[in-house]
Parts: sequence; structure tokens; C-alpha cells
Amino acid sequence: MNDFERRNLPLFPIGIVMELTELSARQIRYYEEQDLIHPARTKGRQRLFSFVDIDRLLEIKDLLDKKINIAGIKEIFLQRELEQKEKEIVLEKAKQRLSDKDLRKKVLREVTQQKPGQTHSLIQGDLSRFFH
Amino acid sequence: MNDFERRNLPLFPIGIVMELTELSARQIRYYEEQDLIHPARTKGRQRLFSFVDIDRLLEIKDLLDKKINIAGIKEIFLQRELEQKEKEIVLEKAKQRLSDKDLRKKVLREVTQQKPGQTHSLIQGDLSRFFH
DNA sequence: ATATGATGTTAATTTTTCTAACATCATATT
DNA sequence: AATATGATGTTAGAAAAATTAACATCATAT
Repeated sequence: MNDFERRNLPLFPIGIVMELTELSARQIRYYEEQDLIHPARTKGRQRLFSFVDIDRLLEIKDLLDKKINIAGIKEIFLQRELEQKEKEIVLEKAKQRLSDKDLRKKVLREVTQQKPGQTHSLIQGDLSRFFH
Repeated sequence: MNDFERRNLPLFPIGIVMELTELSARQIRYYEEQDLIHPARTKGRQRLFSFVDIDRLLEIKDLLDKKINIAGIKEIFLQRELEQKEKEIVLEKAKQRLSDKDLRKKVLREVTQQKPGQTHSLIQGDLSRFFH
């Protein structure tokens, strides 16, 4: 299990979260109702919060202290999410480029390599016009 | 809050601990009865487990799998505890020696230093017999 | 002055956990 | 082989914690 997964495990009942965040149950449930958090549930429908949920609650608290209202907080979180997706796409593409490069290298090696028993390099044969 | 404190926070209800450790409530409560763990309690006397408790439960599980009985496990934990105390004492003494050395250095500096306006070093006066 | 947003409070219900007692099952002892 | 012991399962009844829903309050914006 990696760090991401660990931080997203549903572990904490609302009572503990109340203590850790110094928020009331009413506040926590209201923020969920407003789609600011999405805690997991037990079979019996009791909320279970992750570290990520708790961090988010603490941030909500900070932003409310700064007189930002729930709509504002929702927008902030939304923008961050988009930003995050943007980054993931860039990363994804970079990764793809890397593995493409790798692949080209491999193919080139395959094709130019003088294997034992081969009388001449392929690059001097049929495929020579593809690699310069 | 440091790492030690964080790992000792009472956070998890027994249901979560059951999932994380794959132990039954009966087993967990029995190990407490046998003094292998000492989870905290809520006001209402419900158990709250820390990361340390969970690690310990996982170790108990391992040792039981190795056919070591509860008495054996208790002894292992006890010895580890003594070992730990031993180490703490050694560390404590080392620390003490260090600060003693510091103190002696300071006193020496104080006493041997020629302050502006002083006609002669103290070390040549009344205290000279203490520092060689 | 009124409407709205965020939170408090309460009641009834459901879920989770508690303790205590008795049951089971494997392993060690006689 | 019969019996004792240690670890765990199961059950029942009680207590604690969490849920939803409704109504109340209070500050702030219109």
C-alpha cells in the first residue's frame, strides 16, 4: 500500500474527527451536505473519515475563519482539482514520451545489432533506409 | 506534537482495528485481558486504539502464528521493555555528561577570562588552585 | 426589515461496542 | 484414553455513539 492509499483509508469515526478538528458533528455533516467532503460509510451507514478528509476539514476551518463562505471554498477546491488533473495529464504525456523514446531505442538496437550467426547487420540490408 | 505522541494517539474504534488486523473482537479483548495491550478508553468506556496498539496486535498475531503462546509473548514484550529502559538510562547519562562538560567549559571561560577594566586574571588570584 | 447561510439543539432510531457467561476445539498432561 | 488448560467462538442484554430530520438561533448581506 502506498502513501496515497494510506492517506485515503477510511479509519476515523466522527467522534474522533470532532476532537482532532475541533468541529461539531453538525458542522462536519453540513460540510458533507455541501459536498466539501465525501467520507466513506460503514455497512450501517456511519461515517468513516480518512486523513485526507481530516486535512480538508482543517482547511475548511481555516478558510471559514478567513470569512470565505462555503461557495468560495467549494470553488477553491474545484479549481485545485482541475489544476491537479492538468498536472496529471502533463505527467502522463511526459511518461508516454519517455517510453516511446525507450521503445525506439530498443527497436534500433534490435535492428542494428550483429547477432552471432548473422552474416551482416540488418541496417545494411532491407531496413537501412529507415535509420540514419 | 512529535512522532512518538502521534503514534500513541487513541484514534481507532475496535471495528476498524478488526479490519486492519484481521483479528476478532474476542481476540483483541482477550489480549487486553492478558495485559498484552492497553488501549485507551472513551468517556463511555469504549476502547480507542493507537497506531502503536495496532502494530503490537499485528506482532501478537505473528508470534501466535509461530506457535508462541501468550505467556511467551508477554515475556518477549517485557524483555523488550527492560531493554528499552536500559537504553534510555544510558542515553540519559550521556546527555548528563555532555551538559556537565559544557558547564565546566563555561565556568572555566568565565573565570579565566581577562575582562576589560580588570587588572589581572582571576586564575592568578584566589581561584588559581582550582584550575590546572 | 427581511432573507440567507452557518450552526446549535433536540428527539427518535439505528449501529456499534460493552461485559459476562457459556460453548467449542486443539493441545498438553496425567 | 481421559482430562485439564488455553485460545477463541457465540450469544444476550445493556450502554454508548452515530444517524437523520426538524426546528431554533444568530450574524450578516440585501
